Amino acid sequence: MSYDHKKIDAKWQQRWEDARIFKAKDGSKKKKYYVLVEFPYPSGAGLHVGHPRSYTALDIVARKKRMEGMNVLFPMGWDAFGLPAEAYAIKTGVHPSIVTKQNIDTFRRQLKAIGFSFDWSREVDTTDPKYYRWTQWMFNQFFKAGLAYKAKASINWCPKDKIGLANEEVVGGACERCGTPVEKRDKEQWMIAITKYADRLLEDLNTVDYLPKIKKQQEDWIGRSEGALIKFDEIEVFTTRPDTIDGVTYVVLAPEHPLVADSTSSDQVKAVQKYLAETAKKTDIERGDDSKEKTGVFTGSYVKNPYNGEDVPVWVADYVLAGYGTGAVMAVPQHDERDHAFAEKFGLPIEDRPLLEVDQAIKKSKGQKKVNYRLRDWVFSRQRYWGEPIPLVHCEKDGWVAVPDDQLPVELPPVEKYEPTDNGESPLSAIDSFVNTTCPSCGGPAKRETDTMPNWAGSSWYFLRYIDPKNDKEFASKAALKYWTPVDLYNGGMEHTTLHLLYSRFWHKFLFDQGVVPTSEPYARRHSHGLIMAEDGTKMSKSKGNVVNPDEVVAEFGADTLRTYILFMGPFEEPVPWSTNGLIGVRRFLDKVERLAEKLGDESTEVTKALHKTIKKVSDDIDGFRFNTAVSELMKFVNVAQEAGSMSPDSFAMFLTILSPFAPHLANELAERSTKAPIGTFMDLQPWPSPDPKWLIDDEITIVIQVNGKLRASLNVAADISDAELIELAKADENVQKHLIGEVKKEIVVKGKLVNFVI
RNA sequence: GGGUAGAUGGCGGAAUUGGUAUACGCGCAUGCCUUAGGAGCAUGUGACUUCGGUCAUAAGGGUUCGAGUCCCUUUCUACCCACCA
Repeated sequence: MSYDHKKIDAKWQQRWEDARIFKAKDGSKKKKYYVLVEFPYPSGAGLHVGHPRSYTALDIVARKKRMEGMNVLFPMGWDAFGLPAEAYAIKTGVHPSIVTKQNIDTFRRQLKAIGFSFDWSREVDTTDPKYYRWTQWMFNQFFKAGLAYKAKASINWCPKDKIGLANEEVVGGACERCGTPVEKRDKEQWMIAITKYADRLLEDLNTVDYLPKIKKQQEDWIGRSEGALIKFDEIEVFTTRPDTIDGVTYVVLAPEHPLVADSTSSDQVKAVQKYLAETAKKTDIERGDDSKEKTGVFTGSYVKNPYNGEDVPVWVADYVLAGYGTGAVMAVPQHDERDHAFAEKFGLPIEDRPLLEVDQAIKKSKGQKKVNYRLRDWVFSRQRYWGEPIPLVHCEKDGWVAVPDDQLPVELPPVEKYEPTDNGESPLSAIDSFVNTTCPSCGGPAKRETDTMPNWAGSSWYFLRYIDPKNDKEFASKAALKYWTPVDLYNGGMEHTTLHLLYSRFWHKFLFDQGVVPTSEPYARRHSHGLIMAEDGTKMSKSKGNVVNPDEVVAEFGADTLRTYILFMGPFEEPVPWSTNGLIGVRRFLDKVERLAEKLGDESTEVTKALHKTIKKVSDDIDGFRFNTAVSELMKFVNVAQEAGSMSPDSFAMFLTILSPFAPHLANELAERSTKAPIGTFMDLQPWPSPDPKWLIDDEITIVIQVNGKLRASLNVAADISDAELIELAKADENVQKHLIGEVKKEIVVKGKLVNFVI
């Protein structure tokens, strides 16, 4: 290991900061480019080696775009509300804001040590009252528009965290955070009507450039299906297969369906009640377990099939979901596997009726066409302390009233205990001075809402605040929004596709409808990165003690080695195992570059050609997110230059320019040291080079000669050789001749590539 | 159970339109050098081989002059969704 990375890293990080070269300019005439990475939750564990994967990749894009002459906004901030800080507060009594501040300081120091070109002057923190003032303001816009409503909802309740969860936060029937099986519980919750935007969230995917798998996942999550609503007497069902209605042999209600009691005949009351009690005890995991046998109970009543007038029995079964469609289905055992399994178990008839024509079946059944979505409304309440207070007041006379704009933010009051109360209410409910207030509308006594927002709230719009972070009149000025939105490139984890990414698209569309943002989509292009695994291929986790700390890597090998290795290790979108040996290999490469700087002088055509090819490939690869092959291309060039013995100072300067986004500290240092090379103060202020086309053309090329598709020779020939000449040359080759036994049936020539003789 | 993406040397991976499979890096081997280092340099490194070649991209089949790449069947892995009517 030769170069002194500690000295060089610190020197250039200081210079960048002093010269403020990464500051995005407001009101610039230049074309803008907004590069965004998902801002981290500043956990107590510090930065994980997985964080820099996303940041490094987009740092490279940001640096390249700057060098291409664009006004780049590449900001960073903190998504700092959340359970871990609160859990720590419960344990230690230390206010979450204190821990959060310490964690943010650690994260900032760690990120700076890796040399990212963030514009630190625009840092935002979702827990800062100056920030969440606007989160609350936006919530009030939802409320005033009638999209935020309070509803008694059967919610997912985590008995360990004592917190209600959105459907989206339940993973496999268990709490996403702690893995505890989720129970059902009825609770008054603030909901936001994201389902009203389902169609637009779906359709507008056509207007954005997301990775196909991201689009697909959002489409499936929104889950549009076309079908019909049909009434079997008073029971309305949703079906996607109205053409099968002639084969209906029974109707099923979800256990939570409001008509269950009315449909139950007196002799079946006991059986039905017993069944309802059993299902209420089941967790979602048990109910959702496909391998278990279906259960259900007959209500004792019958309804009429509106198509053919037949009486069919009404059953209650938990394989029907209360939250989807109408919570009731018409069962067609002949055409549906689940219905078939249920019918077989309970001895219900499986009729054999022909399929109908869809429109006629709906018409004759007096049904109506209906589009249904899988997406549910967003449960927005949390009974927690460390979140934005929902800025509403309840007045006995006027009902729910929004806190006026000039009284925002509603700040979190100090509390003594951070635990949710035993009845599941937020700890804020125990603070009388917070709860008791006056009604903004009538001035009479009123009580504040004590629920707080989920941490998806602050992250739904943070990219707008970066645009104008110090504004205290608006969340961002109209002019600044017009210039900077939409985000041109956004990268984040696949796990946020149906959470944060969907929420923030919805949130943004709502703001667009309110006329306060200029675009209907927040992000023009979205990419995602794969997880970095431990060396043994398992997930890195604190409990296994296999987490790689970027601080240690930077201290031992330097920031440039970490950055370059993280991109070299594998395709950006795929999960890759960490390898310390791979890291050492990258460090060797950077050391080679340093040695190259000492051997500037004459240059062979071979080196010039290689350089221009490298410029082309590296440029294309960065644009296409193929960072791993970009690094290998840089390595190949260094091998060529090293073998040649020397290269010209001009060429070396060009090479350093394209190396600089990957290894900015070393590239800047070597540029400064090689005084012969014509480079100014900062690499980032240099123009990105374009390859000279004349060096990209080869005048001699290698042609592969095959006989019956098998490689027999390879010839170096002039690039402009004619087919006839080439065939003649090929046939003259000794080894080819040996295999050309018998009649040549066909001669295939692929220009610039190969000749194949078929015999 | 469904969807999506995959399966290439000892390892991470490359192969842009169907056209030299294994680039680049790691590891390993031999040698050189040496202010003995996680150094540097050189050479080699898919398997088998009678040294002519032959066989190799999860397994099997197909299309083609030619298949890692396209098609079919099967197996396995990862992620996401999981009774969505």
